[in-house]
Amino acid sequence: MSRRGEGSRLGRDARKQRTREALMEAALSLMGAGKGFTGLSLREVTREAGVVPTSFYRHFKDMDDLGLSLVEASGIRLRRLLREARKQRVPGEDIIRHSVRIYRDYLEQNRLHFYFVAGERGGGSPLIRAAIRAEVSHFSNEMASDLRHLDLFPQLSSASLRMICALVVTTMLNAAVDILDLPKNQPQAEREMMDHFVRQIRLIFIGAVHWRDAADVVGG
Amino acid sequence: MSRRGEGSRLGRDARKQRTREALMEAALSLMGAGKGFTGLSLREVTREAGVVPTSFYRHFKDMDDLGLSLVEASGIRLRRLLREARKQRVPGEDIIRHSVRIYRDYLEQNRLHFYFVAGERGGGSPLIRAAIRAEVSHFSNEMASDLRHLDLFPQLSSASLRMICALVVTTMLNAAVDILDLPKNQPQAEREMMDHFVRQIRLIFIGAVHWRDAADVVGG
DNA sequence: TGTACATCAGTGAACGCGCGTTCACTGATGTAC
DNA sequence: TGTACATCAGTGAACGCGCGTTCACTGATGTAC
Repeated sequence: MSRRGEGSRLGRDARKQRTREALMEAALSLMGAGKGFTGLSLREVTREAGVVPTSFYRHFKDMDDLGLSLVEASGIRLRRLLREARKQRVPGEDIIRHSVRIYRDYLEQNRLHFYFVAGERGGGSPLIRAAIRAEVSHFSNEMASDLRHLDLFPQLSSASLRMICALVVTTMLNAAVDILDLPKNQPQAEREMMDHFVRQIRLIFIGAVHWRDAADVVGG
Repeated sequence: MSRRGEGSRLGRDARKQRTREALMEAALSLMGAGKGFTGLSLREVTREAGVVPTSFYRHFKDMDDLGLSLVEASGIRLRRLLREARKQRVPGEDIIRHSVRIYRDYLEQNRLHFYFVAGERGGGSPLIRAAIRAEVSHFSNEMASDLRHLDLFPQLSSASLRMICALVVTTMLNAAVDILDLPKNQPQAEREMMDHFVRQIRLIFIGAVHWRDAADVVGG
């Protein structure tokens, strides 16, 4: 008989994995409470996760290592968002309205990951920032590829489609911070924010419809 | 005769002001070197500024106080950017090309302030974030008012004009991080980034030209 | 102009505290036979 | 199945260090007469 009621049923590897996830979630949760990643201490992360500080080193080399693992986990969530949007697509339905609904739900279910991506994308550690930028760029290119297959903008070059998706994605991430920062139980404010966000996306797509690559010539 | 060669010519108030600015610049400079604001310590800021830690309290109540002062100073830079764009406007010139040129120059001259705004706008301290959001929102509304006076989009409601400017501004700030993060002496990469940015702004304005407020009806 | 006093920006010592990291350890889990 | 041993996730003490903040201070600048 073990002193752990629950843990005893799991193997050693599974329990290690569980602690690792607890550390990652602890870091996300502290960031959600208003700290930048570079402001987190190793000790407060382990404290929040309920393990002793030295235990940290069984899972990560240092805080940067944990940060990069968080970026990877967040990247997976981003890609899953696209998959959900694809899967749940109903032919004929307004694609913007549909996508925004999926996004809103997904944002709610993955608050801390989006907080992390949106927050560290611009500030703090250059290492983390570069890793996030790579994930976001990947996401954006995948979205471009999706749109290409939907054949909604047959006149656009792939480069233009990517440029447009990059704009959509940064708009999404900016909106994420605004939406996640809203106080709870303010449905009216939340609706206004979502409307604002939807109008911006709609505007971008109107721009896309009228975009001609001939306009894509720009002086310094 | 004073032991200070340079300081002796200034009055006490002027020298105090100079130290205050040194503290603010020290904080900006440390953030430029890859730390989030919440990751800065009072002691490293004073060290960077060349004063003793206790001296900090002659100027700021605590680090949050310094942060809010930085937001205020950055807000002033933002407003000055608009003033420059207005002043240097040449009738008949392409307004996007013109504005982007002003922006690029201004970004270069105010690297650290833009780094700060773009970086802390999404992450770190909720207090700082809220203050930055207020400044950015103010900036965005002023831009909308400028565009209204230029009468380029007579068909747009003021609300739509504000929504569009908000989109332009977040795009500007996203581009700022990308541009400032570029390694030095990479003129080709910088040109590509500026082109990418200009295309996005152009797309937004194409969207604005074709925007009808009737389209501004969005389901949940 | 000269003197006597007030102000206050910046100093330096001191405090208790949380930090990252090291080390030897414990004891449950896993494995070989 | 039972036993003997290896593995290794998590522990707890210890370290030297930088932290924020307090306090009494110094001495140049400013002011009143």
